Amino acid sequence: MKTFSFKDIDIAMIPSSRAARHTIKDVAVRAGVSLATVSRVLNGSAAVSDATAEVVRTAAAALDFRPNRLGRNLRASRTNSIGVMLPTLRHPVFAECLDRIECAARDAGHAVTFATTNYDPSREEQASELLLQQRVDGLILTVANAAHSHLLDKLDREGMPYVLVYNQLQPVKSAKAPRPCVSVDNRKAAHDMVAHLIALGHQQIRMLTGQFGQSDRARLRYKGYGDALRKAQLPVPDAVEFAFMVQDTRSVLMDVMHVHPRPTALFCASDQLAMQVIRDLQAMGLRVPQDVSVAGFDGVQVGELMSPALTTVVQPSAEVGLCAFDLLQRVILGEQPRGSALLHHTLRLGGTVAPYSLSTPASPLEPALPRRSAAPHKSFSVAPQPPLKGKP
Amino acid sequence: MKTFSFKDIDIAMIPSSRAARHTIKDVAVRAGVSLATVSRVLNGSAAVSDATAEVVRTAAAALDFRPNRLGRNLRASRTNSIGVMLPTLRHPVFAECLDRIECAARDAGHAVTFATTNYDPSREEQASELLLQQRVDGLILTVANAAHSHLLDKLDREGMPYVLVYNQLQPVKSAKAPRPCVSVDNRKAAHDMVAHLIALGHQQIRMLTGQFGQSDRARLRYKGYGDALRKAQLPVPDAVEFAFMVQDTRSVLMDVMHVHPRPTALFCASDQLAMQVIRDLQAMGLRVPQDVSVAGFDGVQVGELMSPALTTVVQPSAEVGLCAFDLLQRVILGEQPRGSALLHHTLRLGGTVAPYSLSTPASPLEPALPRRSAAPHKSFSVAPQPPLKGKP
DNA sequence: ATGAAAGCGCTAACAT
DNA sequence: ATGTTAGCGCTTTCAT
Repeated sequence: MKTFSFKDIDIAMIPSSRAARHTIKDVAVRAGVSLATVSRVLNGSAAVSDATAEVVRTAAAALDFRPNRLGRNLRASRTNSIGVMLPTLRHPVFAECLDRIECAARDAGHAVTFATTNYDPSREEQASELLLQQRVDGLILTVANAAHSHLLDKLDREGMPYVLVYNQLQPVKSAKAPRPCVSVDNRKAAHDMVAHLIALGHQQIRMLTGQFGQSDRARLRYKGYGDALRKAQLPVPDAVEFAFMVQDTRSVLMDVMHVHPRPTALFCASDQLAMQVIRDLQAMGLRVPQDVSVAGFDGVQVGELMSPALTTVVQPSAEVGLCAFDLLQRVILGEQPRGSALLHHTLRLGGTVAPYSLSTPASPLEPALPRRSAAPHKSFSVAPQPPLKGKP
Repeated sequence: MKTFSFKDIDIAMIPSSRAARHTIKDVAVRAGVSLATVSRVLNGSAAVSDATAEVVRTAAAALDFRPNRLGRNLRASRTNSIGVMLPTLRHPVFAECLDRIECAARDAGHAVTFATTNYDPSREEQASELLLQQRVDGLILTVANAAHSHLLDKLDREGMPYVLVYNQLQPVKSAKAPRPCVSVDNRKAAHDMVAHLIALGHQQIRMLTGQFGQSDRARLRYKGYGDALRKAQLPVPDAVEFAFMVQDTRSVLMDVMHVHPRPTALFCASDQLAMQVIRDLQAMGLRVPQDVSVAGFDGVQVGELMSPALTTVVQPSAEVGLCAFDLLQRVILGEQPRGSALLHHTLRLGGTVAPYSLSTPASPLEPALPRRSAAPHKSFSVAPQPPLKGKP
């Protein structure tokens, strides 16, 4: 029995209010066919005669029909949506990566639900739970501590498809399949940059980094730094660690630059840090690259706009995103391409690094600012590790 | 009749495969109560005795129960999720805004589904359709052309709650309620910066911008530029328009800087453009700010890291995001706070702008070696700004 | 305070 | 080629 439905009243009586959408049933009625036929036409899931297909499409168009994915997803227990969980978007590397992921996903008809974690494992837990309740088909994520992550354990336990980005896991000896991740080879990349500095004649090279606790990447980069120094038979100084998001690196730089022999090159674990350091060195009266060379890591676009342009290791962030999505698709489909994808890094040679031979002899430091008290930083070194064996 | 369910087999037999989750029904059975009771406990939607509530919670925990939002959403026709649609994340302003939106949304228990449009109206259409099919509760978006947008018309027609960000609509005289949007007062902000340049003695000020066709914001900023010049009884030159994302601005700058009298200050409609221009001016042998002052617009963080630091208009992107989310919540709840929220802008005075009196007399343009600017600088923000207009 | 039952909109067997 | 029907997991009347 067809009655005067509430929906009709609603539309008619409350014009500018939120109108209930038409359903597949409305289309079926208008087209004079069954629900199933409408579904088939809309999804191309089975053969339908051209004539009826046309009728259905006309009816759908006339009603401004918009399929309700909630119904479809519930029924199919597949949502055609993925979750992306990254530490922050204030870092261009992650922003660019998400940008690319979303592009790829949309091209494939997938929605992207997004969450930030701010490097906080408890937020990782909370955010992922929301995504899982939404029944995303898979997850692309960066975790704070990939080696010991409850979240990853949980995902593995539940068989939830995921791909790590930027995290770079060492192949584990255990029987378990390696976790799929997409990144550059941080160790090799750092090695390449430091080797470049050495080739330019630098012998006193310090590494500056955010806190190791924050990221496996930072530790790998330090290892690469050590690799290059050892290969050149140079001693390996401790890394200089900066607290998260310090605004002013000067007090620490004072210490770093006051030792003898003074560093002639600084290798920073991120572009952000490198740019801060360059600014603060200049404020201290040191010229870059004449007095000291500075190299970064990430390859953010703005580095090219500085003058001199920042010398840095370029990570292909967009490519990381694209590759992660493709990989995730495969995992969702049941393949087990579990293993690391190591993408190519490149060195972008700007003007912040100069050959040592061109450097002026070390001049005394004349502090532009009153010397500050002991810096809130600490140094420690990372034990040497066996060489990385990755399979790109 | 309770039969041996397929789910049980699945879990038991295929250990590491994707296990079907338990449902509310499983919890009910285990707790020995009805589905309704479980639902009530989990949502606190009705009074349940403490004893049974406890039993239910225990059962849920034991089963690792995770509610399926698909079911809930379908039933409630409310998803507790919002859609965000922005041109790109390669622009830090949008990235930061999304970052903040997501934070606010998660705090409120809302999921964020995200899409980019690349300033392309057809992609706006496509992306929004996907979000609408997902039945997001509301939309936060930036459109290419806010004054003539089919998409916005459609959203209005359907009564879909939305809030515009960065788009700044002029109050329309027509009876229709104004569209809710959150932005800075672009015209006033541009005026303030140009007035600042004038106050420093500059009389020859050109404005450089991306294509007007791309954005209502660019047009408003040009108006503000004109306002300031007219107020000082100066002529108002045309804006210099750059094609989208040009890599090298030198050829255009050649023309701009070769006229007589030569511009002593350049006001750029974005920081990205300003930084490019500064780099290219230096490549042309012109010093910033000694030979020409350059100001930007946006307030991206990296501007502070350049030396000299970029003088710019700071938009509070995070605040824009937060404010937009709050506003959207209200619209979703049925309020009609439709109207613009204009957020405070500030001027960040870096070293790329100098008083005209300090400028060296215009020297002939002769390509010299890229030279380093020596001027130390400081960065601070201008405190008081005109009061917030509109009804946030 | 608790339970039974009716769907939300859709897809996928299974019929015809 | 098309129709019928049984749910997907959940909330929410309406009874009790």
